[in-house]
Amino acid sequence: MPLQEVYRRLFEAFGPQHWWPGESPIEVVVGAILVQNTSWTNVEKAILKLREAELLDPRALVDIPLEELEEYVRSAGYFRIKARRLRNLMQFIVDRFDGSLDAMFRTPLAELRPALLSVSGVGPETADSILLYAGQLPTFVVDAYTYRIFTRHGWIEPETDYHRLQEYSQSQLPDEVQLYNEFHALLVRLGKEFCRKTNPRCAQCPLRELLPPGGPIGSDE
DNA sequence: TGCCAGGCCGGGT
DNA sequence: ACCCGGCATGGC
Repeated sequence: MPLQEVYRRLFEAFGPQHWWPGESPIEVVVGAILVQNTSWTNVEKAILKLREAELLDPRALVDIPLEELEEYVRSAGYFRIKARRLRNLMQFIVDRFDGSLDAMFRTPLAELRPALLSVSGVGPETADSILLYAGQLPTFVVDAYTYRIFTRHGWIEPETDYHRLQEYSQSQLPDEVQLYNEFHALLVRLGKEFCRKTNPRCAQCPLRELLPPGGPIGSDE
């Protein structure tokens, strides 16, 4: 299935999504950690608390005690783990880039991506979200919705891993930040409304004409 | 009420 | 190289 066509249909159905939801680069970076396997509504509350406490800064986040950071991010779930992951990433930014996100994002993508992945708590989706939505660097973000939508339509094999899926997508799309930004946001929008894990609503999905003859494939991970 | 949400790590085979 | 349990809050 040509993904350009998929993109065109999604954009026509939903319009621009304005991702990442109206936030500064540091908030995107923090949000990328906090949203791991968690709904965004839970993350918003945590970011709000950090903002009120003026903690949305790499050095500030490195300086406060871990137990205190845990309380700020509690609403995002997995709060002990996420406090540590957040700390790890902020420490990385302070150590390697003197706490400057601008400096970090001046690093070439091919060099920065592996560096981010070396931080404990930063996996491929988190790294790509940071690179694309905070750094405006061209990388296609894969997530659970991307995987579910692509497999249910039969566009990829169920055993396709993150990087294969990313390569598959990038190989048939122009290498543009704006496109990758909008496409991922649209896939999440589609996923939330029509392609939930349980209770999918394929009959009303804007991509229903693209489903294989027998209906969606697999229906589970 | 139980199940799910924009993953990732570490330990066990 | 896989496979799997653990991690936790808030919403429907």
